[in-house]
Amino acid sequence: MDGGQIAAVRRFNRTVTAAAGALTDAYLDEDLSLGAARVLWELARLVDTEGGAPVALRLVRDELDLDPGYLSRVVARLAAAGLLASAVDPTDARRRLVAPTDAGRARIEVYDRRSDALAAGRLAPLTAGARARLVAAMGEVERLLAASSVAIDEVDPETDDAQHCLRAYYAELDERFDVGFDVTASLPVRPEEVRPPAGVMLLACEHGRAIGCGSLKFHGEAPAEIKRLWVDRAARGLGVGRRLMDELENRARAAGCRAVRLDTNASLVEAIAMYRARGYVEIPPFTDEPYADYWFEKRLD
Amino acid sequence: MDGGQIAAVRRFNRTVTAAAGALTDAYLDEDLSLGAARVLWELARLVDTEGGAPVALRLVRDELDLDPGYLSRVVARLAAAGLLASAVDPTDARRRLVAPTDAGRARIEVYDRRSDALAAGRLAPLTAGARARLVAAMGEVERLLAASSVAIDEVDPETDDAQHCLRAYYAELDERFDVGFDVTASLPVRPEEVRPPAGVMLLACEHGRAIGCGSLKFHGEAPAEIKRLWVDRAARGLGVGRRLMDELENRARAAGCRAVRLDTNASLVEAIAMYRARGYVEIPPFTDEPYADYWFEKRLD
DNA sequence: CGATATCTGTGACTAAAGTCAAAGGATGGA
DNA sequence: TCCATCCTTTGACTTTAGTCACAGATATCG
Repeated sequence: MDGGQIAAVRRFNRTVTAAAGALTDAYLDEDLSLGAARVLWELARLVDTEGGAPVALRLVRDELDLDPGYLSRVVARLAAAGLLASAVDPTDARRRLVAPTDAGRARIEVYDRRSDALAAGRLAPLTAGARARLVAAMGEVERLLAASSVAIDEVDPETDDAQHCLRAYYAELDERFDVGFDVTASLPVRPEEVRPPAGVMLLACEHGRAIGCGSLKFHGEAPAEIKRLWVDRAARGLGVGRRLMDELENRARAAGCRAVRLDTNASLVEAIAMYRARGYVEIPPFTDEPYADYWFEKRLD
Repeated sequence: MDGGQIAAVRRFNRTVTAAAGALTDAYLDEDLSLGAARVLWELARLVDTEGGAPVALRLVRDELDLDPGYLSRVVARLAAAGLLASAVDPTDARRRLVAPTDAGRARIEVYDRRSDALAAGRLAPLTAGARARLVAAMGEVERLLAASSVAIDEVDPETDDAQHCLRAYYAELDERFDVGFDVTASLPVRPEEVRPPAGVMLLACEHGRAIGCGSLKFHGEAPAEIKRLWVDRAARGLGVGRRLMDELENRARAAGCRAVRLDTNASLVEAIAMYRARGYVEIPPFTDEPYADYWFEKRLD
């Protein structure tokens, strides 16, 4: 990467933080500090993502990464102002459940209206065309920034995150294949087959959320086999699949494999295009996978 | 503008401030607080823009909008650490001149290297194509954000900013016209002609820097005349010209004019395209302007 | 059951960031 | 020359944000 790009990122950061800094003003409050207002706002967001039920204070602490003593006091202040209600968790009396009250919701409304006004003020001077271009460019920056914060790590195939990805993968196959997809009819991949030393499973995570996976089964000197490659629909087109493939191939190469193989279904057209673009070539069937239509191999020079 | 756009701007602000927040880490310093580090950095920037000579502390205060007491202490701390040198201004003993020392410059180098590393870390996980798209989108956001912070205000034609724009305008004409441009050969526009009540002059400013101008000469009931419309090259394509024209036409309409007129040179193709797009139609010459090739009029319904 | 770990709350701090008022020296205009 | 104004410094605060250690209640594991 060249220095011009680095300079561009830095210039962008400077401009945009200055512009977005004004956003802080939206959270100014007569009787609440900025920190308290932020906790209230984030709490409401957490409660909403959890379906509206009160959330454990512990979750808030983890999410915002705050000191327990500090958070305890902030919560006490919010409760005293009547903006937040808390109660002991009936399933675990050590925990405390918190949720914003109606008054708290009303306060958040105020912040939101002010934030909207600031955003609208940003857009107002622009012509409709420029406005559309700005919003589009912002979306692009956001998507790519999200992509750049995706980390790829080795994981045990029996962890919750890994299982979540596999379930999502099966669900998508079931939806896309004309005949549906039944895991039990497919060739099984047992956890121990994709766990060292027999294999490896990789997870792509964005801010701790698993959004993709891929695994590798070693066959000694013979070509290693790539299995269960999947990327969340919302994260496609950002190179996550490519990065997973890169890393899987690297692992195979490091393990001394001369080639990697995989099988795939004809309806997975984007995946097939990616395999071909990466140098995979079609070979005769090497598995009895009932859902497979194509078999590919790539030599790892 | 629709709510989706506002929501997009807000989402963008949230994402990007979080991402850029990490940038703060670049300014962490063993023996300097964040605020002090920032003052040092901004001071160096100011000194550089002023051509390397020490700048008045007063200027720093205005630029960063700090409390005099606070700044005084920060500067004292920086001076004690040997990062900044200060001296009484020989031309005005109330003022103090400050500049970073070599040690201060070295410290800033450290911040810059860390900032670069953070920016590079942002880009590293992306493929070359995604990287280029990100940098391009960041540039677009920056440009449009800059455009949205352009303010258009009425100004006296004899202020420095107005004169600066006119000089830049003449210089550009001289460069673009085949025969060059000589102000004294052109029809004069005296200040009082574009100052109320005879006329009006508008200035487009971005963060206090003048980047465009335009003026209007009233002729009673007869069509008003638009003169000296100019936008800085770096700010073109952002709708600044369009906004200046909008405002000039509004002023003419408010003054009871039924139409506006202007003359222009054949080499100013973008301007001519804009006039046509805005509904200006060619009319017979109504001035003796030697540099004019086209005369346009627009009816203000 | 007991040991150990977990979650929250309390007390006691600290550093940073900033505000306000007043003072002292310097300047510029009447 | 005098007076109002300007720039900087100093002292005396305040608020915010956060840290650290520990206590008390509760849960979990062996």
